Amino acid sequence: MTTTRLTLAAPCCALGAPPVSSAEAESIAPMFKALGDPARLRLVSLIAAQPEACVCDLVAAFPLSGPTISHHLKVLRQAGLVDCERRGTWVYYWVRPEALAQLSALLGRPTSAAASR
Amino acid sequence: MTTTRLTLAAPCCALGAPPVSSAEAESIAPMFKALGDPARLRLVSLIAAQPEACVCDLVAAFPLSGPTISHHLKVLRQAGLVDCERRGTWVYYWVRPEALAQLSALLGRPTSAAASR
DNA sequence: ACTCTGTTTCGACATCTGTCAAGATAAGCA
DNA sequence: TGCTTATCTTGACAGATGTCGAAACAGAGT
Repeated sequence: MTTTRLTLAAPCCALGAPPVSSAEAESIAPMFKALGDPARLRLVSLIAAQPEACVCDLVAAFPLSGPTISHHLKVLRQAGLVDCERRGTWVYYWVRPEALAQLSALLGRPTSAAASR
Repeated sequence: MTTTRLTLAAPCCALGAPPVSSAEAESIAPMFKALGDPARLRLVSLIAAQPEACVCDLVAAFPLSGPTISHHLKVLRQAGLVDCERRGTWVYYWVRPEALAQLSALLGRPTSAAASR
């Protein structure tokens, strides 16, 4: 059945040479899922465009209600993609570079990916 | 109230300097969403680990039924992450490097991102 | 015809999305 | 101190969407 499993030594290609383990997938998939909503993707993008972002700015940038934005931010927080801190009246959010690095590393370096097809 | 938008010339940073537009988010989010399931993440990983992967091998690698695997593959196909072709009895899947490149480009290279925190 | 492979259809069940209302925390002012 | 306002989060809810398996269907080879 199993077509001869390739033993490519090439360490270059998309998604990394060693297939993602079941445990890895369980821990990383929630991050992708969190980015799988247009509103959340834009939220992360807006937060990443600045060192920190105030929630009031984020709410103003979307046609969504405050609670909804807060919900999305909670999802992003629980996924480990962003973190926040309350300073006085306002709450500030910032991205966690190490989380994005993990995802980027998993996707590989596409610029160097062999144009296999 | 937007804190002064950074005018960093560095093209390096997380999620790209210009925030993702609404239209971009709508078109890219489905890809992340497709990767947001552990089974699909592993599927893409397994497919990417070889030039091509036969469905029979993929089904054998999961504790899920054939129809379920087929369903997940359809989601990945519709998201544009993989493509397939029937050759005789078997169906072969391969990843679309340009799609992964798009996602990776969006995530940027956070390792070189300013250690803002 | 028969078998094998893979997809599609259909249904049950669970999870997610977005809104309203209420709660928690902090600042401003008398 | 006490009252008021502003900011943000949480809880509860209806509607939409996703997950998965059983059965039925379609292609390719024997």
